[in-house]
Amino acid sequence: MPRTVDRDKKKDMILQAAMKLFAKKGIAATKMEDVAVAAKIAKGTIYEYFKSREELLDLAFNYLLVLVNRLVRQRMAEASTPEEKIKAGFLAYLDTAALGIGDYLEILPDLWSYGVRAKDVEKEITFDLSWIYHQFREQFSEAIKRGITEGRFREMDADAAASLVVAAADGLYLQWMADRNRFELKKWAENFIEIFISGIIKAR
Amino acid sequence: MPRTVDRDKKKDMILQAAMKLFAKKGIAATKMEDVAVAAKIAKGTIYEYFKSREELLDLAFNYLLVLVNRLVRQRMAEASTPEEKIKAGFLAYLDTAALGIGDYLEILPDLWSYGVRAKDVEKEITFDLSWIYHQFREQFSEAIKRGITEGRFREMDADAAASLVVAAADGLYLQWMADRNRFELKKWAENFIEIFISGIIKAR
Amino acid sequence: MPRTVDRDKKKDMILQAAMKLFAKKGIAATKMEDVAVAAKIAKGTIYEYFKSREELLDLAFNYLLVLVNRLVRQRMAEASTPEEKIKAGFLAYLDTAALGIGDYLEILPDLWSYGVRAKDVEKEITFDLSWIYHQFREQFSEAIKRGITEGRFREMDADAAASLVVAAADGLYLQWMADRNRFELKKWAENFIEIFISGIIKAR
Amino acid sequence: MPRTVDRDKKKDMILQAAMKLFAKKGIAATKMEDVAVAAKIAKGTIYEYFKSREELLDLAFNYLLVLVNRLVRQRMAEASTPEEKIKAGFLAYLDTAALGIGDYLEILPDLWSYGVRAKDVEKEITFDLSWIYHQFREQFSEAIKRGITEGRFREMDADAAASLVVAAADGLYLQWMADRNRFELKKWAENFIEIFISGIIKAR
DNA sequence: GATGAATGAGCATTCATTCAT
DNA sequence: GATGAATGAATGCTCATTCAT
Repeated sequence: MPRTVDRDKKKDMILQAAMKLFAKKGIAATKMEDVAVAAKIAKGTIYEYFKSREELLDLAFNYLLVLVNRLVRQRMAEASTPEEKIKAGFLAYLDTAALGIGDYLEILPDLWSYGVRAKDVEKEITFDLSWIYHQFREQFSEAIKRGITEGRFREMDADAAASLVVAAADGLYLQWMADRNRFELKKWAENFIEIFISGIIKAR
Repeated sequence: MPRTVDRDKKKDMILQAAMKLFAKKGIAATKMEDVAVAAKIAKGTIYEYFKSREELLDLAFNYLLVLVNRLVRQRMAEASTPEEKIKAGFLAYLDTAALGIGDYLEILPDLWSYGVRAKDVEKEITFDLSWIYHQFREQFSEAIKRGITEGRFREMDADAAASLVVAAADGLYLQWMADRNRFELKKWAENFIEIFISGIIKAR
Repeated sequence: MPRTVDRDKKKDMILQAAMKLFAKKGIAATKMEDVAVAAKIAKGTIYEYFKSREELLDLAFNYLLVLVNRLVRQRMAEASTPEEKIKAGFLAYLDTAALGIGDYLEILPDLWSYGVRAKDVEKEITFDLSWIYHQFREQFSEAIKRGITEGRFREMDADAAASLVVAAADGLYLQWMADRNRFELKKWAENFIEIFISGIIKAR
Repeated sequence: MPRTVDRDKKKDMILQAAMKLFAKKGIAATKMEDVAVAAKIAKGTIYEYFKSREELLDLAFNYLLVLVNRLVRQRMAEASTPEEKIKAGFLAYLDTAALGIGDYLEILPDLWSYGVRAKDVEKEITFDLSWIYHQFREQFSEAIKRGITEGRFREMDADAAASLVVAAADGLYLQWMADRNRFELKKWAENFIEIFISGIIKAR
């Protein structure tokens, strides 16, 4: 199936070219023509690989989220104690380098905007932000619950605490995007971990 | 004597009609015509009050942020101890009821998307997300610094901690928007406060 | 009838404000609003004095032409010999100072453009460029015919020669408008007279 | 292999369809839609060939002037004596048949109107009426100067005389446009030549 | 008479999508 | 499969005109 492989490779190439533009100019300002130019193909060719602009967006959003999700899962699996799991998951969420999404990051607000509304059943939309956040929360919730069970964390609403981890990650991303110069993502991320763990850990 | 109109009041009315649509359908999908219909005026009339769609957006974004900023400031000023200030500010940030922005909330992702990019000097753009976040952080940073000075909080990077409060608020908003049904904003917000304060407070 | 006088005075004032704008910016670029501002009245007020933009244009064009026509007639009447009549008429045609149309001159091309087409019988258009040129030609034609009869000019098609005088005047105006700096209207106008008269005079 | 089209040919076709409309209805009254219909293409297609309405106008004006200029130059070059050069140039200027611009002629007043104002440096305007008239005058001025040098014409301001030739041509065009029926362009043009040459020639 | 707020038909332009080659 | 010319629905914005006060 070499044909298929080539096709997939090309599709990916277009998608990534598109994502770079989406990130740089925003979705609203990115025209199919721009994507074609960036991908060094003809405008019409995009439609050989994507049914519509809508689908291109949908896939771009999923691309990002799948990457994040996969890395978070993996890093959390590799860690052993609940604290370390949380820390690993959180940092993975923000690890644009490992994710290779440094160039795509600014898509996030558009993704959120899209996700907050996408409910059209008519159009075949795969994208479901509420489900995605549910997933993320569950990951962290599990670790937290384990920490409680093991007596390392104090009693608390694990889901609420988990939502916090995700919230913090998104929120820090946002501030970073708003001002990459002044904002030190890494440092403040670690700061969060420190505070969060201190906040939930059982005072000895 | 010509027809007399309270232009400010009418401008506000249009703006709010527009914001409701922006929130419901997203900015990209909201046409000037839609706004006109919602505001029960003719399309051209919008332009009597707003120079362009761009300005309407700009004002909508500012409207939201000004409200939030004002309430946060006020509530923090009313609180006395650093802990209470932080709590008050954070809850104010999320208090859509007090802010009267329940209907407009979903504009936020578009606002973020816009703010992450808006750097055109040509167009008269007032909107500056980085400055806004700087403001928010400063509010909380001050309270935290005071807490440290007073010996209530442990030593830490106050700015980093402040950015966390803001990040958590935005992030929780986002999850709430993604799934208003399953997500209990209020409860989880209080949960954050509890954890955050526990995390920064000086162990006795 | 002081009321009527006032009305006419105001109408004239608006008309002249309009003409100044027409000249400066061109008819296409001059909005009713601009006229109102220039005339220091409200937009709606224009319509108290002019049925429509169309009428305003029509009157502006006529204003110019009536002035020219009147002055040409008068100056030609005052001159005695055919040569002097021609010279006087031609110079009168170009005498923007005496006409007080220095500021309005640039309307001409728009007037021509309008006149070349205005044939709509539906709209009540007074303006008839072909008739106007007919008039002008007749003035000069008469003088020329007299010159021929008197034996001062050689035999020739007087109408053709007359059309020439008018053509030269318009053409010189045009070149002047195109480049007021480099083009010396007065000097070249006199040059025309000299050549034209030399060209039609009977060799002794 | 994609659809192949001779873009230059098609561009020309659109331009000519547009010019015919500009001539018939005037520039102000000619909408892009009209042009599309006349050219039997879709509205959007125009923009594949012209950046904007502005550019279409600009090119239409240049089209006309380039044709005239070329023919004038050529015919003058072919003539030998100064008298003949002047005559040839003047008649070429008015030879709508040879120029193939009979249908486009009425654009001239709009062209003039545009040219009298176009000074915006912002927009890329190629069109410069003052330069164009300068060119035309120079052509005739040269011939006249030669005639003077050769002793055929009397001493005179050659530039002034040259401007006269151009002025007469434009002016006659104008009267012709105003009333094609009553006005015999050709005949009166020849009449001009006769008078003009008589007026500048050295009495023997 | 005068005002200026309101209107909405009208227009230039854009851009996702189609489809002949 | 690939191309890019062509399409036309859609949209932001303008502006002459109306009309309530």
